[in-house]
Amino acid sequence: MSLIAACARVLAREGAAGASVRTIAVEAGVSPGLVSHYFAGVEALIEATYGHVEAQVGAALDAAVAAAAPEPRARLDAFVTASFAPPIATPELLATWIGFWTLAIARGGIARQHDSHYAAYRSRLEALLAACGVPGPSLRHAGIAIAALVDGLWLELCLSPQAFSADEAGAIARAQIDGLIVRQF
Amino acid sequence: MSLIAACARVLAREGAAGASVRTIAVEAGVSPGLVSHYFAGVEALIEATYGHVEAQVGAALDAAVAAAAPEPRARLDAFVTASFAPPIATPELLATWIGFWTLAIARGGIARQHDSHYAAYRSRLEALLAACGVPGPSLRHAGIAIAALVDGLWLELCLSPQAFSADEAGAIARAQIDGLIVRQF
DNA sequence: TTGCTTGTTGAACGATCGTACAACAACTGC
DNA sequence: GCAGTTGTTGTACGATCGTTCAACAAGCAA
Repeated sequence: MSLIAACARVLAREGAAGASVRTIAVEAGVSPGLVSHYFAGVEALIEATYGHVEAQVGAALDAAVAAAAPEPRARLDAFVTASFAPPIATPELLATWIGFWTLAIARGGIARQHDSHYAAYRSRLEALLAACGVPGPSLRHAGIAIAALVDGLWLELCLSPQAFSADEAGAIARAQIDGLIVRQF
Repeated sequence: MSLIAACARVLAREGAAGASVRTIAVEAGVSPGLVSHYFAGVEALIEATYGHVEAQVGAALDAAVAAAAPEPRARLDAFVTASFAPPIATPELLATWIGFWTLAIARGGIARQHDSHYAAYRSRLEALLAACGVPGPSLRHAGIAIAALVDGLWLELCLSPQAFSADEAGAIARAQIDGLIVRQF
């Protein structure tokens, strides 16, 4: 469905405020009426777009991990490095994501979608951390910690690009992971 | 100016989407025309509100640090603990902040305001870390790391409250800080 | 060719948006 | 009491919002 792709492009370019039925329809090259014809409303379209963007992000992260060396630590490092490089760390994806957050606050549907996305993201991270030797009991907190750290770095990297570089973000994240893994004596 | 307070309340309750001139005017108990009379436009009002909310958050953090024991580590811990408790870690403040981010993407004025806020936040954190013995050369990366970690934990704590508790967030942040400080042998 | 289904259009509706402005109330100095 | 300033009101305007719907185009079975 090209309406979803058009919606994603508009969200990336103009943020949540610009994601109107007409803007999306023009972007997709169709008439405004089509949006209501295929989706229950503009919100349902954005919900579907959330799933689409989420899948793309997941695929990009998976590809980075798959392309890395087979050592567990190299795979974990590839995961965080990819988080700070395009197509993940871009102002466009941040704009898209902030649009989703905006709707997650007001509407339950998007909020539930975010919860499951966040849970999947953490379990992906937990698997990588477990392979690096982080023991089971620490896994939950380690996953939350690295997820929060990477999220926070990603956010500020997109929002204030001049504050620090992607390389710095990667170095900082790797240093924290070092601390986490070393501490599991 | 009660318009600013009303704008902050509306942003907290309804997010960026609900922050219209009329909604804010009703919240403040004045007529819609007053907004355009006192501010160049709705955007200028939101920009002023940003400064107001930012000052409130800063004051809450300062108060928490001031109320803590005089030991440097206790002061740092008070800073992060306060970050995960009301009035900082609430869905309302997140909604407000996301509204600001939405505008920061589209408009340069808010973006510059965010940059200075973020820089101030990091330097506050750097001062606390320096007092705990983190040496100068590591200070910059340590500040970015803890700022990102606390931001990420704060974000998910507000967005997915059932994923982990405020106590867990505090414990995770303190554990990471332990690792940072211990490593400066 | 005819009839039916499917996909799409674009105009129209009522609601709401930000802004502008003439009018009105309240207070001040004279 | 009376001008003048200041603060506030509420209506009006044009633009844009999401949604609806009668109408049209295209493909296909009969």
